Amino acid sequence: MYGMMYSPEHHPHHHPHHHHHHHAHSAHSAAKMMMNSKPLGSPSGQSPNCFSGRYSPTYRVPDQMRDPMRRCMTNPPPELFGLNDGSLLSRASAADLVVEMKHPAVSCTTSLPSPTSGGVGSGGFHIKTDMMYTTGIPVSGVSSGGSTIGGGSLSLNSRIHQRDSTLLICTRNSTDEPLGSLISIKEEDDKNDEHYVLSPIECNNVLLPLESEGPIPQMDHMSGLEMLGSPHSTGGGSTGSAGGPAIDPVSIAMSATPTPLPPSSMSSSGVDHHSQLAAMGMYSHPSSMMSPHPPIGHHHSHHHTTSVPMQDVDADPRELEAFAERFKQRRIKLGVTQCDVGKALANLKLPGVGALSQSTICRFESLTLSHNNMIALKPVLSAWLDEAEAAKRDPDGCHGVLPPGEKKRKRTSIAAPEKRSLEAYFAVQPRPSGEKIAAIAEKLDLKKNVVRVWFCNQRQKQKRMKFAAQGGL
DNA sequence: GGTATGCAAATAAGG
DNA sequence: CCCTTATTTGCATAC
Repeated sequence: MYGMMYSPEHHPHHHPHHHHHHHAHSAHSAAKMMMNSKPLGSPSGQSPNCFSGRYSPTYRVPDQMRDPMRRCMTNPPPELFGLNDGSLLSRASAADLVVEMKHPAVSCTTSLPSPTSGGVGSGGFHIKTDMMYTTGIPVSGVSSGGSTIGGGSLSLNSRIHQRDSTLLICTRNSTDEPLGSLISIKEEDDKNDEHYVLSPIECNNVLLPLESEGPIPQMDHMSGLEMLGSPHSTGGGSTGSAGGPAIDPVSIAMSATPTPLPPSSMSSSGVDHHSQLAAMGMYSHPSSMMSPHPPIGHHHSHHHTTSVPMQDVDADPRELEAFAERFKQRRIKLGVTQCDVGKALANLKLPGVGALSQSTICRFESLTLSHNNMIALKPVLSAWLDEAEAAKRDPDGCHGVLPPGEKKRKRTSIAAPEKRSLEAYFAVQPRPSGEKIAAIAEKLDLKKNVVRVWFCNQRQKQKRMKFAAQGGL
């Protein structure tokens, strides 16, 4: 699974130049994409391992993938628990804590204790296949029998209230965030929805996304260090995004053109399209990337009668592919960067739609997202594009007036030392109680929810690894 | 300085 | 509320 994304450029055969991109270690993509299977979407589930098809330029075979199993998993976490490294230290601390909590420290051992998982999930781990968009081939078949699914979830919608806090531990990120964001805000733990604070909008027609959001005084309390984030303010300036034009498409808010359907639709959409096209993987014209290929004829309307409720057109892989390409071209023509687009999405104020990172926009353009995800994002990006072009053409309109909407999801970066400690704790006790988690959180100066989620994710990772190990060989 | 990616947080959903 | 499974999406960083 993983693989498939296709990238625009890869040339089928020869690489003209040797780019051997990555250096060695990048493990490569197996990552996320791999596993997803999509519940409904057409994306097929092809299970077959890799596909033969296109790889991204960077393609390399990951080692991981070789196993059948693995492919399903997300990435193989390379280092497991890094026991090695600091483990001694960490261990020590872990031990302390453990003691405190209850058990005498055990020997931690290096290997992961097998989870006692027993109970839990052991059921199964289904692996599903994944599907990223991949050009090719989405097949309908498999749906995953898995669990959930159903809803598909598009996160787009759902995220409406959810946001919680997060703090940035050490990050310094630079690129995307405007700065205001750094903060984390939020009070305590979990849940609550606080919305992130939004910056006051400044100008209306401003072109840029919220760039300079001011520092919002809001952060309630962060305990301590939470924000070390870097301010890096960009100078407030407008950052110019693109060079220039005065108008900027970015930041447009929605005025008219409600094109979009709220994500709601997505949910359903996943289901149907099993498209016929699915099977064709052929269209990837690597070479033709640039040319907007005409919509390849098909347009099969939606008459699928019974099934297929809505827009299956959108679900059509070819349509998506064409849209992504068109989107990219027009974005460039507008002189807007991926980062700008992501930030500007919040200004659209579509319900449930907040800003997105440059990464996501990039992936959308390169079709490196799951099919369902592509479908979910398409209307949003389409709405932005319409607005942006409308604004460009008619600067006077009331574009851009609205205040920015939701903020994008923030991701905490756990620093290496903290990570090592967590790994050490995990080795001792993979499933700590709420209290233990709280204790660990306090000790590491992380939010409890962050720690809890870390353990959950670690368990998932461990399970994958285990599975891979076993299956793989 | 924009873009592509690895890795993994955060979320969605059903228990 | 927390867990698990599946998936989305962002930080960081390599091109």
